[in-house]
Amino acid sequence: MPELPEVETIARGLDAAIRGRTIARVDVWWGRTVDSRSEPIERLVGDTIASVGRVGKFVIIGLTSGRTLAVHLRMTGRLTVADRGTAAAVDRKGRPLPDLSKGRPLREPSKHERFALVFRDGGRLAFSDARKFGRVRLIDGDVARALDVGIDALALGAASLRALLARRTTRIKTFLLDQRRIGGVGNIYANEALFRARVHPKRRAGKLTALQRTRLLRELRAVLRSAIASRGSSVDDYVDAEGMPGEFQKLLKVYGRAGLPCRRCRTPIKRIVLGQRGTFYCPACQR
DNA sequence: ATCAGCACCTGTTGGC
DNA sequence: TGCCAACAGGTGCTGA
Repeated sequence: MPELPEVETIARGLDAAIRGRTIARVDVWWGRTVDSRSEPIERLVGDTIASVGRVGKFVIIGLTSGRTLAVHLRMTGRLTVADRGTAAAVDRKGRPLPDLSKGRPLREPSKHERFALVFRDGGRLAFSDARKFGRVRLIDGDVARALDVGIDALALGAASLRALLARRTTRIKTFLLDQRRIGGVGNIYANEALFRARVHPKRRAGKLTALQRTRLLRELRAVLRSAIASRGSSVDDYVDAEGMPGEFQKLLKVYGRAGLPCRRCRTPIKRIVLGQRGTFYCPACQR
């Protein structure tokens, strides 16, 4: 599932690939991919990509008109660029997708493509999403307000974290996943940060000691930065804008390792469900 | 206001 | 081997 490091990797790749291109056509193959709160999506036609960035887990495509196309990949969404005459994108098994730049496709060009921007130069940005959970939303105005995402996990400071946690009774793991408080942290990195900080996922957010807060902040930033350096984690089927998987899944310490020995102390990693999400931790290391 | 629980989806997995 | 139910999960919405 794309979280902050994966979205950051995709955004950087897209910025290099599509900045300056002008939209000639928009293809919508699955209507609900366009968020119900979106401005009319056909307003994209004629607009030009100014830059691509990230807010929380949203890929933010800034346009020269001042509008913004926000894309949320949810679990299985992917954004890939195909240039005229090249087939940059590959499918889940690594096979190249057909080159669709020569002529108009009559139907969705690959099985899971839901949405695409077709550029005047013949290239296209395709949004594919097997489970149809991902959304695109054209925003005219204040992006931060529209998306309701809290402070970015990489911009979080000690004082902010302390204030956010104060008196909160929710579990720290659940808290980390609340995008309205902190933006960008998903299930994988919440598990990993808590393991590295040696904080038990069920601990009440407001009950962390000062030392635990310090460790959590340090380890959250460290794991996110390391994952960006590895171009993200390809646990399920994530690929970046060039269709390449990440490498960080090899460095995960608890996520997906239920029953396997803790890398610190050899105690079997435990899996529980918190807030209806798989939660992995070492019962010996994390307090 | 806050929070738990379900709906949204379909490819993959595990059990029989 | 083949079939099918259960499962995975981020967020929006609903109802408590």
